[in-house]
Parts: sequence; C-alpha cells; structure tokens
Amino acid sequence: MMIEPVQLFKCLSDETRLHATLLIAMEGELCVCELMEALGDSQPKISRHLALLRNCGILDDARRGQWVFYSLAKQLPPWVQKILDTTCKANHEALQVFRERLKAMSVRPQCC
Amino acid sequence: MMIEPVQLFKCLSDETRLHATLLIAMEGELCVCELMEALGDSQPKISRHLALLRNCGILDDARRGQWVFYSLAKQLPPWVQKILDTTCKANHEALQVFRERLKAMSVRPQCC
DNA sequence: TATCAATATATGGATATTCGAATATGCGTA
DNA sequence: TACGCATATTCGAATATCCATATATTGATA
Repeated sequence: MMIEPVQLFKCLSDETRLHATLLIAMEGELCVCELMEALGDSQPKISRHLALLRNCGILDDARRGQWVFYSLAKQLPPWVQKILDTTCKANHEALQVFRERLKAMSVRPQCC
Repeated sequence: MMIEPVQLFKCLSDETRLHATLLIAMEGELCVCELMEALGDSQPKISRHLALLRNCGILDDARRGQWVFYSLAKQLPPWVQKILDTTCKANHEALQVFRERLKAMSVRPQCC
C-alpha cells in the first residue's frame, strides 16, 4: 500500500478532497453528512471524493450503524502525515470556518 | 504572490512538474536542456511545465546567455519549502536516477 | 416485510489537462 | 545581416476530471 508522491498530490489537488482530508486530520474522524455540512457540498460529491481518497490509501472508512466514518489511514506513511500537518498549519484560517460549521450542527451523529 | 495549497498540489500532481521541481530544489538551479536530459522529456514539454511553475510563483527564471536557468522562487513561503523538503526525502531513490543522468552529461552549460 | 435515513455508484455532458508537431522568439557569433 | 542553438508558444486532438441527476445499496426500525 505504497503511496506515490504524485498520487498524493493528485488527491490533494482538488478543493473538496483537500478540505475533507485536512478536516478529518484535525477532527480525527468525520462522517459523510458532517462533511456535507462543513463543506457545503452535495452528498454524491462528498461520497465520490471520499471513495477516491480511500482507494488511494489515504483514508480508512468504518461503518457504525447508518453512518460511515472516515479517518486518516492507520498505515499512512510519516511523510504523508508531515505534509498534511504542514498544510493544516498553512491553511489554518480557512479551515476554522469549516470547523465552526461543524460545531454549529444541531445534531451530530454520536451514535454508539 | 500568495500560493494557495490547492494550487501548489495541482502543480505537483504532474510527474514532469514534480520531478523538475524537486530536482531544481536539490541542485539549486537547472536549465531547460539539463532537465530534458535528466527527465528524458521533449523540449516543448519541459518548457511548458516550467512556465506553469513560474506563473504559479514556484520557480524563478534567469536568462544567462542562451540558457534560461530555473530555481526555486526566492519568496517561496516556508510551508511550501517544507513540503518540498519532505517530498524530496520521501522520494530520494527515484531522484537519484535523475541526478546521475545530470552528472553523466558530457557538457553542462557552465557559461559565464 | 416495508420504510426511511445515510451512503454509494452509474451515466452523460461540460470542462480541463496533456501531448506532439509546428512555429516563433531571443541570444551569440560569424 | 545571417545563421545556429536554446527556449517559448500555439494549435488541435486525445484523454482525464468533475459535476448533477438518477438510481442502488445498506442498516435500523416499525
């Protein structure tokens, strides 16, 4: 499950995928409906991009009840983690907007 | 001359641009014909990608005689530099191949 | 089983990216 | 000026990417 640099950058070169990945990195895990709310995108759009990130080995998914939660892949190479960290810090203000939308969600799926 | 993360990743999501950028980061500066030799690509292809990197603020160019040398932009934000460093280290073996092709060039343009 | 909510996938059209080939520009030198 | 070399740009075709819409799947619950 090697990740090639070019492939990683291709994954991060789309706004939806970049923001979803960084938000998940900051929050630990998020489900599709939370990302829809935070990013303001449609369900199929979010889902498609998450599937791509999963297939590239960047995200893991875990179903819990009706929800599917996405988190950073456990075996993510350290250099990828480092790049995500660096990008988070460089992009902190923009990400805060999304995080506040998350907090504003009346009902977050805290099942289990 | 802000560089947006998405824009940086789009620049690095093409093999030619990624390898050219990393090689330039390691070597300090390189001209088009050196990159053609190292990467094994055509002149228009190399030139086109370098122009894109320059227009995005990632590379500077400097003409010396008939040659145009490309280097990392002087005002490159630290976070971009950090990402390039990390990627260089993660990709060291592959880059060595290109560097050896550089060394093997019989005549490197050492004008001036 | 029927239904609903959450998520995933398929389809087709619009747009973007990439390349090779041809051509143009710019510099040094005769 | 004319020529050659290094680099840049343009153009059209092939390909890839992205989106919205429609539909399918999955799990919980009645």
